[in-house]
Amino acid sequence: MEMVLQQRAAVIGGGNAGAGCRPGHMTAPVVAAAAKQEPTEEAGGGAETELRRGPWTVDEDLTLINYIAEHGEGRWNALARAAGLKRTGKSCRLRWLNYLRPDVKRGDFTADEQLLILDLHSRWGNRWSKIAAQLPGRTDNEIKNYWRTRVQKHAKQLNCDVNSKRFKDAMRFLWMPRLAERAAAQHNHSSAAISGDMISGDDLVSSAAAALAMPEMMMTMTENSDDRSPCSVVTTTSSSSSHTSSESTAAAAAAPVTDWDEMQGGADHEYWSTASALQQLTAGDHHHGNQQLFQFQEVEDMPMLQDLSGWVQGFSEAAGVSMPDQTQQQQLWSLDDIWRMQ
DNA sequence: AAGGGGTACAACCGCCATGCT
DNA sequence: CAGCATGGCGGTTGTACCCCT
Repeated sequence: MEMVLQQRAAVIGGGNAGAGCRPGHMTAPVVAAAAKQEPTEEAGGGAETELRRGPWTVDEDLTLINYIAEHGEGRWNALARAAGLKRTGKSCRLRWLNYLRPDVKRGDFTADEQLLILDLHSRWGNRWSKIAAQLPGRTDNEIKNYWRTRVQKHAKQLNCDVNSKRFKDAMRFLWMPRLAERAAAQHNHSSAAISGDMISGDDLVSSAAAALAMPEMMMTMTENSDDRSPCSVVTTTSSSSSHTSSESTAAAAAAPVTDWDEMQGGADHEYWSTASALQQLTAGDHHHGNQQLFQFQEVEDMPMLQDLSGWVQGFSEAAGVSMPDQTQQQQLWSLDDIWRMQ
């Protein structure tokens, strides 16, 4: 643990501290504030004067890291005092959880992660911490920022509310399938760095713009489908249409390690089943994946699924999105599996 | 080259829930 | 039961960097 923290400290020492600071930068006010820092107070003793705010200095980071390495975390107010940090306990806790923790994953979200965020947000709304709990190494703050900077921006560009049905539909049936395609591509070429991991705004804007231009009645086709996992469409699309058997083997090796079944058992059973199916599909187990995907669908919804495949195809063509051929289409929707379930 | 708007992200704020005294 | 401390969460702000004109 301590060794990891030391490594972390080394990274921080390399210069990555402070609000709004990109790696390698430190703001002038931070340096000034650090220079002004006074000797530490006695733990629990002195008046709560001169509490520091704003960007954290490297020294503060190191102090916090070393203190936690030695004493552990928790009791943040007492910790802040004992460590000699002129910060509120809240500030220390936030700094640790969002930035200094050794297991915090940094860098762009992968397509898988983006897909999961979109899916979970469609289910849980702005429950950032709950969503973050399903993305190992990611913080609620990071996910919240992703949502605000990427997703809400595109809703704004499309002149529709991020909570509107139209935007949600565009997201579900256009953006997420594309994400799934990229996720599949990532798994197929797991050893190669994929520079285009992030779905660009243009992807959504161009696709959704086409979608929004479609007749309203087309959009309403998805009505009453709120309980259907978008992943059940998305993952079937990507994995079934693109994997060969050898690719599947490679994909299996690169599949997410999360044991969805083990995590299952919470209130949202359908979600976990979907997630589990996602894992199976990603691992190349199309049959069981598809089976699992659809086992929670209401029987009366099935004809709608058939309609939906044509609907998505129409949308995708209008949006210039590449679609699988006829054979792949059949695999895409795995209708055999759907009817077998009835 | 300059500058202004946009973007990304760390940090803060206010509120609420929980647990302890 | 009331009051307080603490932790957690979602929303918002501040600011350095990027990019386009």
